[in-house]
Amino acid sequence: MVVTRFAPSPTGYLHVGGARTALFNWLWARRAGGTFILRIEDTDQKRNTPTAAQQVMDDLRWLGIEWDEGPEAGGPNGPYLQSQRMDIYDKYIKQLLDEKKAYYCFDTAEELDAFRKEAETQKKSFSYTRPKEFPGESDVEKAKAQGRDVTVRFAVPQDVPLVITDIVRDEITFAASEIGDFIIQKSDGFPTYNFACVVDDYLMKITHIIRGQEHLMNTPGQQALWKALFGDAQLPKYAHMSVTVSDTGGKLSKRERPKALRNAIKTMQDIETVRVGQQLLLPLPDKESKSIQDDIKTGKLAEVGGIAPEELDSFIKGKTTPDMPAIGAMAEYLGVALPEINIVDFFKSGYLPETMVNFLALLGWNPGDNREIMPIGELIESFDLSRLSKSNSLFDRKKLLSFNMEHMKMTPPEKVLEHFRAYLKVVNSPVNSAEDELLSTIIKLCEGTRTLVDIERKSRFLFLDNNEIQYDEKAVKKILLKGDGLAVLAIVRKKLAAMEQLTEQGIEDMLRSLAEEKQAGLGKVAQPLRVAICGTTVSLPIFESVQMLGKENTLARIDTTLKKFAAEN
RNA sequence: GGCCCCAUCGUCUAGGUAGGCCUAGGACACCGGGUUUUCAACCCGGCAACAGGGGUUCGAAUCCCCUUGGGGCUACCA
Repeated sequence: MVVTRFAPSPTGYLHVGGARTALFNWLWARRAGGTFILRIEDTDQKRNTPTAAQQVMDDLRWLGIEWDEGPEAGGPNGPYLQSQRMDIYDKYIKQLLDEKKAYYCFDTAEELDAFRKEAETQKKSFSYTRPKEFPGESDVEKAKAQGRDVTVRFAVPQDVPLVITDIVRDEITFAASEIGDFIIQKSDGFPTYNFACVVDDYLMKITHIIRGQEHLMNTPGQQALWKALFGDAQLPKYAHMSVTVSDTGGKLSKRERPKALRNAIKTMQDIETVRVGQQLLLPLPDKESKSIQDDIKTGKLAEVGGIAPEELDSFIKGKTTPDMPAIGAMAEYLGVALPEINIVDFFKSGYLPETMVNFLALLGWNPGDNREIMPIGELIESFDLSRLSKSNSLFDRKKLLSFNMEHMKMTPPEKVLEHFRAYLKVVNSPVNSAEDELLSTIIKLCEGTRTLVDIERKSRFLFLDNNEIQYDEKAVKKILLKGDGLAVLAIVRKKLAAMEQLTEQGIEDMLRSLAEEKQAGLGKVAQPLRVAICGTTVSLPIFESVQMLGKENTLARIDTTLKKFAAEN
């Protein structure tokens, strides 16, 4: 029987690293017909946010990762929130204390800091100096009376080296002195991660612990703790996955989004400084104020992000970091594309969950042959811990994009429709007003497209009122104003008006013959029409576009376009 | 700084546990050409790697050592 678990701490949205960990554990449980448990590690009162657990669960469900036991699902090993298991941890802490395998500490943060600095100057790793005599309960009372914090440390057996066996890396040996006595109960009474997870893994009968390499150094301590607590009980098997690194170097982390925004703002400021110097400052499109400096000075940017101007200033200087929603809002306002880190980011960027699951699975694992694009069922069938790779993998967004295209092709249309609908709802798109049937048609017309974002962009014009069309400056210049675009458009308008009914075939015949007449490619006549009805050069195929928009709207938009730009020509 | 892990095309990787089947395979990206009503897609072709140095061996991408490089951890975070 295989039992795996995903044990996130609820500090925010599920990010790619966490999602991959969850996926590997889930895949392994499914492959073996075992149990997959979701356990919320909310032992840090400072970091937990009340909605985070819910967000994480939503994201897991979006990915299709369902847990057999855990919050909302229930199960025989509950509760599945560590904050609700305090009595259990207390019991085991007491047991260790009674057996003299753990001891009380009363150090202040400053004292510990000093110890660490001392170790550093001596070029040694810091390890807590164990007292010769363990303090008793009376000392605890005394310390408390003095207002000192009371913590409990585990006395790591110092006589033998700690050897761990890892599925990915085989045996790794650590000197016991390197591990040192670590805290298992914090001064607020909560257990630390290293303690709670050992207790829970035992009680929940976890057989395989699949987690990131960042936990490798925790493992010897956790195993020692396991032995102290549960004797010879069979240890779980460990598999430490390689870290996923970002293309900017280093571990892929949430910090990248603020970093990207900060860099973007700085770059904008720099460019602006140069432009101001050269008196070249032009209004940027789609923005009320004309410069980033103004946006900062007037407090506009801070307001968009819902933070104080001082906070923004401190952020730009690299001193502090506002929360994610603020970062997102400011980036959107400035038109800065942030790297996707959280699973919801990918959802908002128009990726399919099928893509994410497939791509995530290949981060540090592969089936051993040349297969890459795989549906979930195939992933489950092929997954094997023996094929986890040792070296770090880079999160390659370009490859992800191409994966998404493949999955758009192979995912059943009704499934894509479902995903598209969810996407439209979240981004509040006018396209959401379409009936399912129409949406399906649109999706079909977008075959070969990469993301749901593209489908929305291409079809958006159909659901806007005629007066809501926004003309892309570049498109207008290139297609309408340069050459005889407007003249051609006028002819097209006449011909369309003359047609009794706008059928796809009729439109095609008309445009093709006109192009032939002009001895030019179809683009010559189609593009002005496209810009007229969409405002941009990118849309659904033109014949269908016109036909779906209808004669009345098409003619109205052409007229508006003609009138608007005739003067400028 | 200390401890630990890792090292094949630009990127993800196959091959490494059974050394010869590897003049190193695939995918993404990139470059060239074709197709084309936009963006994509699609078709054809191309570029491109065993980090360096020592060993072991008849023979090493594959085993060993060193160097270099990258990463992780070093919390009363998980």
